[in-house]
Amino acid sequence: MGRKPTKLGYIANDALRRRTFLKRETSLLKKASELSVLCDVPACVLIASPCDPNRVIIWPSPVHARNLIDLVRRDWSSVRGKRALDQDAFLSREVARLKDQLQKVEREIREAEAKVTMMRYLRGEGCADRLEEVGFLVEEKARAVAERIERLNGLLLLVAQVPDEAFINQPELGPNGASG
Amino acid sequence: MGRKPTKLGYIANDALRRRTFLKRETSLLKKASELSVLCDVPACVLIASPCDPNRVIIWPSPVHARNLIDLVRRDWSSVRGKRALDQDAFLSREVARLKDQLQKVEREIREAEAKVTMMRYLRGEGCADRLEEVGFLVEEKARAVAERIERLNGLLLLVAQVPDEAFINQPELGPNGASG
DNA sequence: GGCGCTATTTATAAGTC
DNA sequence: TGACTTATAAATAGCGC
Repeated sequence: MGRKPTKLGYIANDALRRRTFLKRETSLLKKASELSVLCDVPACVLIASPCDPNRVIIWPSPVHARNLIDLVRRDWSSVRGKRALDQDAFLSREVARLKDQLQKVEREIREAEAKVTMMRYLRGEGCADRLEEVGFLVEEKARAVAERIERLNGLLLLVAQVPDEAFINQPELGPNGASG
Repeated sequence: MGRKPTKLGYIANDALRRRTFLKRETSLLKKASELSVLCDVPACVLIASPCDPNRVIIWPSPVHARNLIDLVRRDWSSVRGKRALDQDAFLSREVARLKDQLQKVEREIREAEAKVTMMRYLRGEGCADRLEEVGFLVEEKARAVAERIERLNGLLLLVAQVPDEAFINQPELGPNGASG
């Protein structure tokens, strides 16, 4: 939200990253607060301190956070991951839906391509001044779509990051886990 | 952000509150995700499920949350629990597949773009009356594709944010509800 | 009654000092 | 460099199907 569309990626510049962190941290907590108030649901945000790996930013307060965290613990110990499995199942369904959407997009594109090809056949039959005009319009559309795809790729990176195992430092999870 | 300035207070109307919760939960998690990516800091959001007091919405995933929670809990006591990474690994592969499909779509679009460019090349050679008509069709297709992609955008965000599936399928908001 | 749309408000990337 | 300002992107409240 600003002078340029948000590009999703690590901000290498230190000063810029720091500034962005402060701004976004603030508004993130504000949003969490609003959600809590508007819907009357307990919420908690934990952020690893960017400067001290052993510190965690806890919102709204360690005491409040504890209630939720205890709830999470109970969830873990009682259902033993079943809940998580449910979540993953949901994710899988979403992924399946995404695939469907992609198929549709591909079909649309093929049809568009077919139309363009048809135009090629018409080239010997006469021509209107409009051709260039219309062609340009289509070209712009295609370019816009290409840009969308580019952004999509960024989002997919986001998605891919969720299961990032590099972030997981749990020695206890090793026995027959997925890591090679 | 909307037709009226946000008034901070409990939303008594059930349907409205539910809707607001979903919208804001989504964007809150998205914001958290962005902060994580942009600044490369682990972050975690916990939200008590509005419909089930014993459930907690955990973002980005129980596994990731644990790292932060464990860090926090070091101040309180020790805890253990485990979760298989298999599901995450599976999702990782699914995401990779999705990425591949996207690449494909991208290629298709580039090809279509090339065809359009060719169209422009034909401008001096002759044209049929139907040409304008067909060109319009192509434009419409392109527009449709752009819209599909837009939709995909939203879906991907959904996936990235791992919304709480339990709440999404809830007909009722729960014990907090007040009629109005 | 959930879903998508649109008018507006909010968040923020840059720019300024 | 950090506090303010500005130009824009993003979020979203209320509405219609």
